[in-house]
Amino acid sequence: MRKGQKKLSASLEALKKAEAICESNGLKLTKLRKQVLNLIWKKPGYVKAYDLLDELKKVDPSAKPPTVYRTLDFLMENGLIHKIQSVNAFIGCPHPDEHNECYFLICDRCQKIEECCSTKINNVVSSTSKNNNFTPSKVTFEIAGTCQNCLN
Amino acid sequence: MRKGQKKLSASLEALKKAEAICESNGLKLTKLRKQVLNLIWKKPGYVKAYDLLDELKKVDPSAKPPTVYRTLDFLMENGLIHKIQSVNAFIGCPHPDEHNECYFLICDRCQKIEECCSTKINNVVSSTSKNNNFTPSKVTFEIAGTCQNCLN
DNA sequence: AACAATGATGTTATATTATAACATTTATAT
DNA sequence: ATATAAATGTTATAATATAACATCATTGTT
Repeated sequence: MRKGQKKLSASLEALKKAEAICESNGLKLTKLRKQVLNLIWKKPGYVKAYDLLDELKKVDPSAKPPTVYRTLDFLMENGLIHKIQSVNAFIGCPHPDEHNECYFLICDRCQKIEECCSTKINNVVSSTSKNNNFTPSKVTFEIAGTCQNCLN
Repeated sequence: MRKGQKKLSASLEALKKAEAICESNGLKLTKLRKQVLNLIWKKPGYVKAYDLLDELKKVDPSAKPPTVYRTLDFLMENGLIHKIQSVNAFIGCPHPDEHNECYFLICDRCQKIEECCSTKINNVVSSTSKNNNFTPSKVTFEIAGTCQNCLN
């Protein structure tokens, strides 16, 4: 498989899932939202909001920060993308149809992110929360470092 | 014990530890750095950089953003405070003398943060990293929600 | 003491990230 | 067709953070 191919199909896959999810939830995946979702998937690594804005401006010069942030909000609310807090950036979610507690391996060098799911986190979260009488609502778990590929 | 007392002693405790750490590492805990560390500990919950700047300006009107951010950098580098990525804010570290992988329970309502340490996280981080041939360098684990006190 | 070197702080300017508030357009349901 | 709600457009500004260079303070060396 050539470079980029996997990405391409992942992107198409993501769009299909997004359409299915919106369809079944009565949400509108508008042209703008599709464009933004595609732009996010097109980039190999994570994407910054203002880079997205620059890309968007190429096809719609009237795009402005709220255009992007509102669209990102929609995509996040519906689980189609994730915000990575430690770098203020966004990535597409490869499995928006499954709601897992996920975490992220973020490569400092190539900006690529691996999304991982593990019940272990759920366990840590729920046991700690119980111990502290804490009611959790949002988990942020991000591991920055260097990926295999960049080490070589 | 009256309200505030626990906090007060925690703050003094933190300062003592900071002094000891700097002493033994040949670092200078300058007046400015002490002031900032104290301001961080004085507040019950997490502190935003620009709120800190406002406080600082009360005693030193010439304080500016770099004043604060540089000082925060110093305190972070030396493990005396933590940055909480999901809210862009800072808290004092209660055990700067022990280097544990920690995580945080962040109350959305009162802004108080509980710092927790658990080897389970280390396990998740290292096993996942191994599985993905990933070399981790920085872990961000933050759980937002509501604390016991605010639920009542 | 004079000096160089380093580290800390001061200062100006600007970059980056994000949202509030209100106007207009588009889609949907009755 | 028309009222309603949702989406997008637009202007302005808030909030977070850093670059770059100047000055001052501390320390160690001659």
